[in-house]
Amino acid sequence: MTTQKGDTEVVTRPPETDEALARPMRADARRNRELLVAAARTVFSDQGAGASMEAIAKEAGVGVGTLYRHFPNRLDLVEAVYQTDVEELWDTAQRVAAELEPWPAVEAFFEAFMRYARTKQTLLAELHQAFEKKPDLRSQARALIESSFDLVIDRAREAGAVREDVTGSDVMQLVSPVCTNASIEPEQAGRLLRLILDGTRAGAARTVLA
Amino acid sequence: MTTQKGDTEVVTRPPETDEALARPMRADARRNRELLVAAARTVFSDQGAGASMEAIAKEAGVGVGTLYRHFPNRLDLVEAVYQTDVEELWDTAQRVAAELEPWPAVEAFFEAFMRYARTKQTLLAELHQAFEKKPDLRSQARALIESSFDLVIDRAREAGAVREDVTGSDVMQLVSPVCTNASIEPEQAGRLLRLILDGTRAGAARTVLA
DNA sequence: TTAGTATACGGAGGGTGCCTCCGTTTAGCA
DNA sequence: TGCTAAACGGAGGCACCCTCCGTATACTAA
Repeated sequence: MTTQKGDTEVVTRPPETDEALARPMRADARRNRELLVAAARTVFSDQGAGASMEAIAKEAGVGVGTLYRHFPNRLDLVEAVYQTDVEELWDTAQRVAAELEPWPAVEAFFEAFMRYARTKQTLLAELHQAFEKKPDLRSQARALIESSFDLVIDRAREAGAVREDVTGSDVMQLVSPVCTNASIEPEQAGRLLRLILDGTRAGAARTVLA
Repeated sequence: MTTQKGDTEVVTRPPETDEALARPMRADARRNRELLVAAARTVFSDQGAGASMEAIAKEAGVGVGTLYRHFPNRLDLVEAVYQTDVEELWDTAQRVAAELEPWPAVEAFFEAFMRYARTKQTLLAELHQAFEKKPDLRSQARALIESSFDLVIDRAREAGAVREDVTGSDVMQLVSPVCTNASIEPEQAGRLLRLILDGTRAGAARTVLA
């Protein structure tokens, strides 16, 4: 969301829907906007970051004019896709925290994070530009992701499912590079994540550094 | 270097000129190739990674046809620029090690590394693609960079100018992220590098972790 | 229910950038 | 000093990003 022009807009932790700042958008417009973001996710994931704007408009079943009305340029669309992914990660954190036992919630959240990381990987090059243009985007996304980790990890810690001396931020700092570093093979990444999970779990052997 | 087709080619640490595998290239061709890489470095650094192939050919004073003869596509050119940068870093390491006192050599090498990092930063998005297409490129570059650090740091350590328990790889692992992480301001990066330098130097206060 | 209007839609077309093709030029050799 | 393989240059094809504007439609007020 976040209207294109808003510059000095501060997003509170759980951004929620901050709609209706201006007139509330016509129904068809809102529907098409959502169709477009969904189509972009599909097409990017199928064809890679090189997918054309035409292909995305077609997948959404609208004309390119409509696409460009909603997203004045390619980067805005990429940004929207990314932001949606991050928000989805936050939603997932809330959902698993509400529906699952503390430890299974952690595992489910890890899965979701890997999905998120995969998209980010695909769009890495374009996201890099987006981050340069809007440094806020990166920091806000990071903050929301950290909140997601906190939500799940704090809860598990309070329930005694993860060790006392570990924070959401700690886990994020360990997991992020594993998922983001392209030179780590998926198979190795899987092992590393399991290793992190095991180390995070309460009852793991405790090492004291010399 | 590295002919475009070569796939299973293993580059020994200091790659040196492995020319003359095929016939030795006509004089004008070699000259133009060098002109093109130099022009690309200039233009990328002036106009950013978005610079057009036409602009680069123009800067080099040749036609686009010539550009594409030498670099079949944009990525190949970016790759050549990067590789030149890495080789230049290696050359610098050798030069400062030969010409300067051990500690000033370390300082001079840090400067050179920051220049290298700046180019890498500019071309990050395109390099990412290049790395995906040729994983060797990344690992070979990394190896050569590590050798450069080793050369300078080992020498300084043996001369008693840097502390005993520090390796070239250690320093590289500290310095790289500082120079590469876009979310670190140049001013902060400068401070961090000075901090690393000071910590590396022999005679720095020694901390023992609890 | 209907007429009026602000809003949104579609897609042809302008502009630019990557890359190809081929006629022309030239370096290196006998 | 000719001959030829190699290299050069740049017009033009193609694909992609984005704009523009005539058409269609959701909402509102009577």
